[in-house]
Amino acid sequence: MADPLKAYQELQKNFLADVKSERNQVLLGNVYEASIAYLAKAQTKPLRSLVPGKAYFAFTSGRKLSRAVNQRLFVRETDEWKAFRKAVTAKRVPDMDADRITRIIYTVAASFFCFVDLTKEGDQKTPGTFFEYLIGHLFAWRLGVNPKTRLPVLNLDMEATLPTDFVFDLGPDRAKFHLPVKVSTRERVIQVWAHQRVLNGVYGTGRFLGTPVILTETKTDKKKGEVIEICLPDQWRIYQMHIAQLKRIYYLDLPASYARLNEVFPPLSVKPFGHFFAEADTLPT
DNA sequence: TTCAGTAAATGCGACACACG
DNA sequence: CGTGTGTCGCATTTACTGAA
Repeated sequence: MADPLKAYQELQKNFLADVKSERNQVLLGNVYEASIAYLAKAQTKPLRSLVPGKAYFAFTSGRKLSRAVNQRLFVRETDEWKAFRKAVTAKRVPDMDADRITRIIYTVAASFFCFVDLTKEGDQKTPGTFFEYLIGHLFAWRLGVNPKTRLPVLNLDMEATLPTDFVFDLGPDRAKFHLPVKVSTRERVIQVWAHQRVLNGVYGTGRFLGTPVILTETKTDKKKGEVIEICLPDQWRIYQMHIAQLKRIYYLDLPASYARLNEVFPPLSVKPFGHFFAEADTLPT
């Protein structure tokens, strides 16, 4: 059986050379397939979900317990990834509904995360980086451009760069995307709005479209075996009103209390990630 | 170009606090 | 006293820097 860690290292070695490349898509798939093969042999344990309408479970190995996995979003059939690849290879706007795409991508991310949870100790960084690779590649693939990871921020007195997860420039007179990628944000989400504000100040409001992609906001109490979501919806509304405007906030596992923000003032569009593929071209309008 | 040493960034469990 | 919110700090990895 292929070793997921080896597959990950291979991806890591090649990723930046050409983010949008088909090769990266293959390497991402290798990590996913090796992880899912590993997890197929692992035990699972149901968790008590305190999130209305969502069921969660965890993988176990010995004394170790993985992070929470959303039951509805996790698909065990590896054919789904193949189907997704076929769809995005055939057409720029894949012929596949948003919910199905969301589930496939969620599964790719979750399977490697759980592999890391069960085989390593205290490693938060690797899953976060893998998620960046996954989403960064998919954005680049869909937009047809490779990203930058830091932007010059200029004024009269200094020259500095703002480290960002990914920035996509589609060229003169076309859209620019500011893409932070996070596994979860909790209170640190403020950084996303702060960066957007800086970009507005330096390049002009509206030049960069802020489209963060976040996996989930769940937190597992491993002692009690319970899952909750850590959300700050009122804070979000204040940031969106008074700091900067984000165009979209994409989630793989969309928290219920953030989904409700779509219906209230100020305008704050929170959607499952799968929608990005269909709407990417119309976001600038 | 390679490599060692250092600094920064990551996500999440642990914690603190307010409230009914 | 349990429950829900919000905040802090840690182990680890990755990015950066400068020397050979």
